[in-house]
Amino acid sequence: MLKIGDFPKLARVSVKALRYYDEIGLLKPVSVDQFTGYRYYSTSQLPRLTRIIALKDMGLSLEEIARLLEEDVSISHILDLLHIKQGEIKERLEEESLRLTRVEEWLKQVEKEGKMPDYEIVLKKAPPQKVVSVRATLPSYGDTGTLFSKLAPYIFEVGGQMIGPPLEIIYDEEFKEKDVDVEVAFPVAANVPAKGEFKCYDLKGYDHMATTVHKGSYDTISAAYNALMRWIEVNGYQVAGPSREIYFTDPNAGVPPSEYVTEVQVPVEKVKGK
Amino acid sequence: MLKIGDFPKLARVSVKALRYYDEIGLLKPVSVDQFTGYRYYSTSQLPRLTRIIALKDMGLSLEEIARLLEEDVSISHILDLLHIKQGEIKERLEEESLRLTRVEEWLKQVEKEGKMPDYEIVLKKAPPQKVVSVRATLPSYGDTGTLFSKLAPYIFEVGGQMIGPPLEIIYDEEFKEKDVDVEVAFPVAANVPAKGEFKCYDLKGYDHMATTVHKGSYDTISAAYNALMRWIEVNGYQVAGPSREIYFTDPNAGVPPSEYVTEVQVPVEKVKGK
DNA sequence: ATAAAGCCTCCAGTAATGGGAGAGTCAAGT
DNA sequence: ACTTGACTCTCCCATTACTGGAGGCTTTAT
Repeated sequence: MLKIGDFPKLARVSVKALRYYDEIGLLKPVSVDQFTGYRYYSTSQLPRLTRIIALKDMGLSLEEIARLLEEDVSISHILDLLHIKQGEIKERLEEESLRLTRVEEWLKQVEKEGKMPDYEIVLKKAPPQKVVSVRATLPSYGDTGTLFSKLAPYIFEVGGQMIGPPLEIIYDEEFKEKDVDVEVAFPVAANVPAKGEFKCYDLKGYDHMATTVHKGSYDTISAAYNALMRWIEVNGYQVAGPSREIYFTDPNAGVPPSEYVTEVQVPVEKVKGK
Repeated sequence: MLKIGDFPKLARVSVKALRYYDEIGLLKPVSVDQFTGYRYYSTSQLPRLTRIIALKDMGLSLEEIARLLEEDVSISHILDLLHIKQGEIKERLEEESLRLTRVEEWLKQVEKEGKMPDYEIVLKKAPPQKVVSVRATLPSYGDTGTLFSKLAPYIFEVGGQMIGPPLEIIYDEEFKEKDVDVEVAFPVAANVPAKGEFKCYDLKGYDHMATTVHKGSYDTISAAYNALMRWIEVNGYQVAGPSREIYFTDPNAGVPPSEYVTEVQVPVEKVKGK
């Protein structure tokens, strides 16, 4: 008979762990002194214990181990569980290596720029949404304000209900200083009559949008695009449609431009042939 | 101003998580209604939130993130933390791939043999220990009993104090049926006079011993050796000394041979040139 | 006989939430 | 003005596989 403290000498377990295994019924001592409560084990329990440890080292939970060590467990059951575990481990491996690349990417940037990266890129889904919009070719980006100030009153006039922040869709494939082709839109709850240049339709959704949040004046928003484009290239994506900007800050709210918050979205797809 | 439920629409985060971040001071709402307790956030907190999520995705704990987002944290501090994280992730990657090979090895065995493996192999350290022993060439393994029955009374006679189960060291490099060169030993607490064939010395320790536990009659112990040798080959080790057997069961205790428990140990070293 | 070491139970804590109870609040529609 | 339904609040419990510690017996060694 062994006392609980003898086991740690034979296998890589702690006394605390053994007490816990007793509690959950995974490995019960062969006898327990009914007066002192002392647990007594037998060397013949050593194989079971080493098996428990081996399975634990494979990443199985104690509950799963308990199930596997039941007397009447079938082979196919064991194989099933192991296959599932195999899948889980592979998943975790991928997750970790993704993590590693993310950390290394950050590390590179911090080392190069001497500060924290300004933009975090998030891949998200953009569901389709009903919008009221107006599209036009404007002399410059600074003029989109005029579109908004035409669009908003129109929506109000026809009783449309805005259900989200306004957005802008930039159709130019390359960056242009002048004569920019943009669409300005408001998400709305229900259809609204179109009139002249004002359209109402279901704005296309995308499964993969690379997005980032820009804080500050619109003048500096190209930095957000730079960060996005870099991310897209590094991660093996390519641009798959016109980009969007979502304006979380109402310019009439008296907030200084340095506090403006804008989300920039670029639809992307994995580069094939790689 | 955003209510707590508006944030999950902008970032991949749950309401519960936001409340927790508030509690631990990682991301506090810009205002809290002092009567209703409602939390109100601002879109300008979005960059901080996305940064939190980005760092979380890299495997940093919330506490580490909080430290990184302090105002006055230095670049070298950031770099240090990231380097540490990088190391941790690499470690975990290795751990997981070790796990994967273990699971796959099991899977192979279970598929081939239609049952759970009989032996778990554990790599452990064997510290040097003082022993009293007798070495002899015996006609067969069945005769080691005679050595024990000479050795035990001698130790008793000279007042030696046994501090562990008896062991046997097998010196033959290859398996032999007859004329086996074995040493039988008892760990003792302190030096004991040697006499004739009875020696007392410090038995060599090994840093790496591949070990397994055999339950059953000694007749079937070769299965344990087979399992060990297979493991040694599969895992890129080679035998580095004479193997040992440790007898946990006292044959005089009235236990049937099918319940005998023996640990088999083989010193190993990594195969070089690979 | 005494001291040291070992054992017992019970409690608290871990990391980052998720689930749910019970109660209060808000916004929209009648 | 009222009702409904969607939100929100706090508080508590649960998760995993233990570790650490307090306070109190029991065993072993000297």
